[in-house]
Amino acid sequence: MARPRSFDPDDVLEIARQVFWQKGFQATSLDEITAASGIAKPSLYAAFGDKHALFLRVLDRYHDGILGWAERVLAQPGPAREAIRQWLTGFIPYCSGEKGQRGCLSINSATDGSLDQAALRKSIERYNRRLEELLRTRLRADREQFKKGFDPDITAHTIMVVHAGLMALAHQTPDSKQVKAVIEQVMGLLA
Amino acid sequence: MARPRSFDPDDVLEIARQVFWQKGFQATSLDEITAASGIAKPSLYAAFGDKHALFLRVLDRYHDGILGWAERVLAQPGPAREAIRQWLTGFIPYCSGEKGQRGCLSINSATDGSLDQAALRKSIERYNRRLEELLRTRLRADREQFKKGFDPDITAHTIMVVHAGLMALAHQTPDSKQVKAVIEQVMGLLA
DNA sequence: CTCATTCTGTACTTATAAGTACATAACGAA
DNA sequence: TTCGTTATGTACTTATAAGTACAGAATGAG
Repeated sequence: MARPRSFDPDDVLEIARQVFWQKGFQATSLDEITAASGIAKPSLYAAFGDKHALFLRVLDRYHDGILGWAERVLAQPGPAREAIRQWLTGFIPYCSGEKGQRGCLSINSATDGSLDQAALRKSIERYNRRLEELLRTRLRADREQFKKGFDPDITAHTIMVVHAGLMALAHQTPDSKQVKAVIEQVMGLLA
Repeated sequence: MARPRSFDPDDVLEIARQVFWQKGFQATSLDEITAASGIAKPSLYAAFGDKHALFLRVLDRYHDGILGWAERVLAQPGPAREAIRQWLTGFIPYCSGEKGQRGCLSINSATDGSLDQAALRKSIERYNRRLEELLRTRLRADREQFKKGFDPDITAHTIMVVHAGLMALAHQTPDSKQVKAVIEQVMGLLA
């Protein structure tokens, strides 16, 4: 009964994610997003609200993508050790080489001083909490696969720290072999 | 033979560091720095050049401060294990609680899409390289304190990753006890 | 076919912030 | 004291980018 939208919002979110991820929230102007997507500003504003809201949508989408993947990988049968190794290894393409240079959208955003801190923190905290929950749940469930005294809660958090460190250092474009070596060494904590 | 400068450049760098650290490079306007320091813009430009140059001075100062401290701590006599534990523990006040919220100026800047990437990367790479060198040198020197098969090079890099991870997750204001627990667990790699 | 409704694109307003022109002030040398 | 030199402060220019007004286009209902 009225003119239909000429684009798929999800496509635009995908494009916006690429642009924001490459340049950061502040350094990205809406004009760059209109240029990349072909959608004019009024349409973006009508569909997503202002720049902050658009970014939060993009960030949530990013978080959900990683969470969905983590859920699948960490639910796989077999030893917990292998599931976690595979989870960590899966990040290698994103934290080494040229592609790693952009780092992690979530970690990058955490430092962006011009974002609405309340909403941003909430989104990032939720993401980190869920990720750590997935790790913790798996480690707790398979607790008896590890040696006496193994603490699944602390270990889950340590793995989160290692993950964050790898993504934070990704901006230096480290070699994938080096990242692999770090992961293998950290696997030593899962014994 | 001419009018002397009315301020100590180092004082201004110190103030600028606080402001930049709190809000990030882009989100900080020069007006905020003039407000915080009491120095008018033309004086800042005369003394430091433009905003980028000022920030790079601030960042180098930040790096040098941490490097100097790391050098002292990691050169201390006794077991390498203890030196490294002390080094990591020293970061706890900066990566937990309220003060931790601002994170690490170096890591934060790495994601700032509007900085001159070439100069910035150079500064950060130098910092990380030197820090890792200090760790590696100490671990190599005291190699025989660890068990057979210990790899000082990979271990030094892993410690860098853990350090970066702690600073990256600092924005969530974790509890210092939790950070301490992670450090203790990671110390398990130094055996 | 026509109308109500919602989307689209051009072109605008407005705010913010980087960088600077210029007049003036403070100093040391002679 | 006077002059050359360099710093300071006010007030400006200018560029960029967020957000919007408005006229016109596209649809389904009746």
